[in-house]
Amino acid sequence: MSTHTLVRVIVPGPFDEPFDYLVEGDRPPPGARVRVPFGRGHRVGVVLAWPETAAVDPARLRPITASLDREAILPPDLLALLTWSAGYYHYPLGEVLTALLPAPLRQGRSAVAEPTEHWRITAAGEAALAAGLRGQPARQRLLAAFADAPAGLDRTQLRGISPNYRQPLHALLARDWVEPVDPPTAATAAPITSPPELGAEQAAATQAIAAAADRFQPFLLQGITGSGKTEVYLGAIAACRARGRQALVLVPEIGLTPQLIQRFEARLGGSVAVLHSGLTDRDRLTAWRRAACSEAAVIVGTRSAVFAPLARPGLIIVDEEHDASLKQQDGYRYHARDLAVRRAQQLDIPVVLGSATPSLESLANVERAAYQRLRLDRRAGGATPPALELVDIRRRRLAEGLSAPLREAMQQHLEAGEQVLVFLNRRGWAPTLICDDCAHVANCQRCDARMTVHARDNRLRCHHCGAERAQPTVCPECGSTALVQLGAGTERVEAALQASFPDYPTVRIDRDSTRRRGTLDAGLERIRSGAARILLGTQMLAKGHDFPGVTLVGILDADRGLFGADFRAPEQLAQTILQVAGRAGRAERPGRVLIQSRHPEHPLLQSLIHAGYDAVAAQLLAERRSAGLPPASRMALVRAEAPAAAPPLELLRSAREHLGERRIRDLEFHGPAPAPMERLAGRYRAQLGLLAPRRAPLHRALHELRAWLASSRQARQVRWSIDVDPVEIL
DNA sequence: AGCACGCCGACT
DNA sequence: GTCGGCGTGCTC
Repeated sequence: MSTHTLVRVIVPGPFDEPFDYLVEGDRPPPGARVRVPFGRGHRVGVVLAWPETAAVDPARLRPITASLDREAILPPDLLALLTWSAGYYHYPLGEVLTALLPAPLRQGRSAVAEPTEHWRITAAGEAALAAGLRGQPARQRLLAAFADAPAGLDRTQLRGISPNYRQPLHALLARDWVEPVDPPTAATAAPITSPPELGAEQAAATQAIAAAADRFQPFLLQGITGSGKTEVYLGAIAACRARGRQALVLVPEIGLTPQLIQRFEARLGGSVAVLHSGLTDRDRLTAWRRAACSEAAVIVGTRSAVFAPLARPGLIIVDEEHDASLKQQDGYRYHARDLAVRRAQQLDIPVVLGSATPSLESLANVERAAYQRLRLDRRAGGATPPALELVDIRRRRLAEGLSAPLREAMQQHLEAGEQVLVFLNRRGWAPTLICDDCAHVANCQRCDARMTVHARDNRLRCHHCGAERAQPTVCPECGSTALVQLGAGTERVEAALQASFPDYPTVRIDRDSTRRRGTLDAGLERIRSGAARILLGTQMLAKGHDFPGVTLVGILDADRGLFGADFRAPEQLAQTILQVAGRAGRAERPGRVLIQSRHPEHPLLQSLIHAGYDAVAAQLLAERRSAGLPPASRMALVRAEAPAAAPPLELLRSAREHLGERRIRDLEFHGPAPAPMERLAGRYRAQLGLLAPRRAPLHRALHELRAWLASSRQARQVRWSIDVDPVEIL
């Protein structure tokens, strides 16, 4: 008689609960993958637990087909994070598993790391490079990269240098210009550059983090731009590493630049694994395995890296913790910062949230002493922070979005040999095309939005759904040819700057200008080298890049966000202004920041320029408290969308009514109401806000709601989703 | 998610 | 008289 034991398995798919299976012989441990029969087919799932008794009738149990891992590939803390977050975000357990497991592992590929191949340059290679490789640009580039990396390079890094690295690599190997080398590991990697002398604040912050090494302690590292937060990170990572532990570093999408990776690698001597959405499946799996077997001492990645397996976790860092890109905006809507804190708590290790402009959530946590604040108020090298000034643009003629005071200031700074940054968070030529005769506006057919004129190819584009069409030459309504392009985007401002300052080359950085590979780097290089003097761009240049030559910043429209429907808009506006302003100034000459506004008397702008971010944050926090909004309360948004306007609203009305009958204490409703932009890509959207002073009632409500939605006939016509702790109110 | 089962329109 | 529409329900 054979004895059977049970395993409880998470199966990928829209399942809230795990499934129980029989195992003959050795039970695979929690965290190991198993192949299981499922319905008619088979799936690769992950063992969650070893239950004593089955959750269903034992007659229904089937045996697993195969055990894929001898040991756990998801460490216990990740398994715990997975189940906890599925509950917290009210998202199916099986979908959360899909989100965090690399595709090859979901398909059953081996999780055991193959030794990574590394190569380094030889003396013959150095000589060949010095002599120059004429007519072999690909080999030349690769060899030059090897010369810059004494610790050697692996396939992932080579792919980053050139996607077609294989042929030239083989050519270099055949000539013995490069040779295989053992990959650097956490133990062998030696730093290449040594740390700079830390300032007093930096040293104190680094020490405070290192002193908390063996317990859960969240830190808010609040450091103004230029104060050297990264050096504190590096110092804390070095201390963590000296104890044989790994560090996990999360950065916003846009902040994960090659420069940042290079800086980390140079200081930590390789042994850095990088995880982001642009990786191939193969490279992602490699990085994942290197983290899991502690070959990587540091894992740097965007939000999904919060799920990286860590063999020897010692420290988690979240850079730019206020950044909205840390929150996933569709599907499994998790917040990487919040999960990072949760994970650190489970692991009993410190977590550092860094920002020059912390979120109100984190500041509230400092106030209630849940987080310890570390401040860096001094800029490195004694530079003074830039001075902020408002430019009243009411009744002022703007030439293509630029006021006279801004132009004059630009002229001065350019003549003094300095660089100028112009910020405008609106790409394209003009945001509106209007008929001068009948006032007809070119709207998107599928969204409640205007089409933006793009001059480059004379087309109209919708920035919300991506629709595009040719720019009409006559009004489709009345046939008039008097079509007016209203307002200015970056394309138009670029043309105006080139016309006004013909002697000073301009670089434009936005999604359109950087679409082609390498153009972003080329543009940034022209700024860094000083070849370009005027830098113009959107959000893209507000983060992750430093422009030490810039001493003047012009912010063209600070007003969007002052009166928005989204209660987070003012907070985000203040953060954006300061992030952009932080690009200006250096030791010898303080920077100047001119903010154009039609509402210069607005309290937010006033307190931002006169009292600074802390005062603005305190004020906004007080407003949130009196309005009962997060972080003073807990919030979730129920979103619904359908091809017609009525069904989403009706569904949410019924949902509210149903929840109302449950009489959940302290639960408050906002709406339902159509989303601020109701129609997007041909679908009508509505939302219902749920607010509660504490987490428990909110989560009870969401639990009820999900059960109700799953069984409601009404809900079948409508696509719905639950967004816990929303950061964007659409 | 897949993939069955299950009752109502246009075709060999 | 069938082939197939996608509504509904289930997967240990």
